[in-house]
Amino acid sequence: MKIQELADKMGLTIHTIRYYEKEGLLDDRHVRRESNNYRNYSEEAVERLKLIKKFQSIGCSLAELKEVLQDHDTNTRTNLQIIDWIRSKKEEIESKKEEYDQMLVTLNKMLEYRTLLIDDPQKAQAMMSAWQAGSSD
Amino acid sequence: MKIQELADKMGLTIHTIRYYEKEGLLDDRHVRRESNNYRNYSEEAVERLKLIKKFQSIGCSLAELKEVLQDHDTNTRTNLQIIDWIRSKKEEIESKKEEYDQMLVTLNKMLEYRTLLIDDPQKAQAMMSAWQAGSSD
DNA sequence: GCTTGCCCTAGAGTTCACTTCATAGTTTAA
DNA sequence: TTAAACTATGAAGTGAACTCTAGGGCAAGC
Repeated sequence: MKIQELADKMGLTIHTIRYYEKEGLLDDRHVRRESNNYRNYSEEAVERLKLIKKFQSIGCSLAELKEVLQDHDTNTRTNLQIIDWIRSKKEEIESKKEEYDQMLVTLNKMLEYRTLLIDDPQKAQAMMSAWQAGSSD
Repeated sequence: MKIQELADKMGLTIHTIRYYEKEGLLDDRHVRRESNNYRNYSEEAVERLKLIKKFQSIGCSLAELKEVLQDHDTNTRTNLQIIDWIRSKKEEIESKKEEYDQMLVTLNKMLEYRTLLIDDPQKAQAMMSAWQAGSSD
């Protein structure tokens, strides 16, 4: 399979695929060269890219992905280690979610203040002094 | 107030403060020059940086912040417009949260599979074929 | 007067995951 | 046969928000 075909199949650009190769995410199980130096991809390349996409979708950076794939290839890690890794990844995501929750709390306060400002400016004033800087105009 | 003092007070670096100024987030209400060309910050600068931090904490980019601050300074926007803006900001955050939820769904599936692999490898096998690529080793 | 430690500027470097560019060789269809 | 369409390379560009560097000017204490 040539690069454009693979790109179409995977919904990636040829640039991205070459970039992944340069970053060491693909090796000669996935891509070889023809006599004209064109890349020729195996079916394994498709699976590899699916795996890459999967791990990207759970918030892995390419650097992390590279490690994960190396461990995967060499069967380095035990099931328990993998479970630990998944747990820590979950915590990472959950803490990011909490940050967003915090943003929502703030936005809701702002919204409440702004709404009150229409309905009952005096109460809004009181809210403002109790709170500060919800927007300091 | 000199730049280091302000930086300490706000928990920022002097580089960041100069950067904000270069980006047009501070003007001469906040910073003037002494005869030796040193920056001299007013108390308003402290409030300005607090406001910047507040808006950053609700997920504003500096570009967006710049607009917000300009509107704030010139009193351009009506309360209703601000309410709309807050609502759209909330939606933005919520959709990011949903992305993270999706990641968690995937991670939980992976965790389930990996746990089952210890307790009941046969079921895990079945799960794998029903699902695929939770990790394809 | 010297050292230390602030302050200034313009500009380059950082990180991430691509994306684009310039230039050139290869294949294929008309 | 020639033009279009594909492939290759290395290198530079992108954007966001800083961060750091080089090379210099002030200031305060001894």
